Amino acid sequence: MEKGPKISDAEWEVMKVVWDHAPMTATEVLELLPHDQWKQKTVNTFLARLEQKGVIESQREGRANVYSCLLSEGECRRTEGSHFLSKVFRGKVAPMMLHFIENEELSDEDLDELRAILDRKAK
Amino acid sequence: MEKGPKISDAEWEVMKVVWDHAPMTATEVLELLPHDQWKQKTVNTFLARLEQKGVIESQREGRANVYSCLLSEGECRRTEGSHFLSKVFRGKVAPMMLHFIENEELSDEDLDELRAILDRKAK
DNA sequence: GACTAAATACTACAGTCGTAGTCTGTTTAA
DNA sequence: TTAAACAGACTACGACTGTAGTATTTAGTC
Repeated sequence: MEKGPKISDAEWEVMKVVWDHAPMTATEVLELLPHDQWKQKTVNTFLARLEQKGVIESQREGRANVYSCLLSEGECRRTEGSHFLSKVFRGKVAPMMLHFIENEELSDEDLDELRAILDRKAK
Repeated sequence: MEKGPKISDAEWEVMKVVWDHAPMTATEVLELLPHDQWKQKTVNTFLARLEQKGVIESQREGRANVYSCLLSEGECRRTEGSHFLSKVFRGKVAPMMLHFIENEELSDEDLDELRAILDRKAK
């Protein structure tokens, strides 16, 4: 089980854009983030740090760096998810699931979908 | 919806002990943590920070501080859980649940329990 | 009361995070 | 060809984290 790198809160926001649209430049990343909240230099810093961490890589194309993913969103979710599970719910899955069912808004469709998944799983 | 304070990874480890055994002293907290991994001074620092953050409070008793909780584990789980959900799963509950069902070990009893909860919820 | 042992209070310090600014080199417009 | 613009590289800096060390206060002990 290869431990992935730690991705901070703000880095996750940047990565969501990159995962959805890579390969892309730093300028394009900024355009797809909430405009009044991010500055170009800040985005650049995060992209550089994410490259250091091995989450993305860059290739020079003309005057700009073009970034691509090295780790998928799913891989990062696995790392982050199991960390969260052990930290906040002491590694116990069922209580965690119960917590979310009780505390977050779940539509009837969500509930149906989950039941279907559980049924398939139980078989 | 009052946003709770940020509790760091190591602080969560300390809080698990406090939630399970408070009211208690710093010395008692150390005794209930993995011995070779924690130093008394480190534990003291975290307790002080947690008090600053308003997660616990202390009363002097003799020469020791006795700590009690101000925020419950459940309250902190709610804060941390919704933060995690929006950060890692873009606020979408069903995909998150699916992720854990697919990626974490769930016993047959866990599955049964979850199904029962969903049924009650769906009513 | 003076000293010791225990516990707290205060201080430290390097690494990460959020948030950019400055310096440099390259592309393009005049 | 010269200067303006833009993109990247390097630097900054205070807050938060993990991990303690040092200084000080306090409770018993002789």
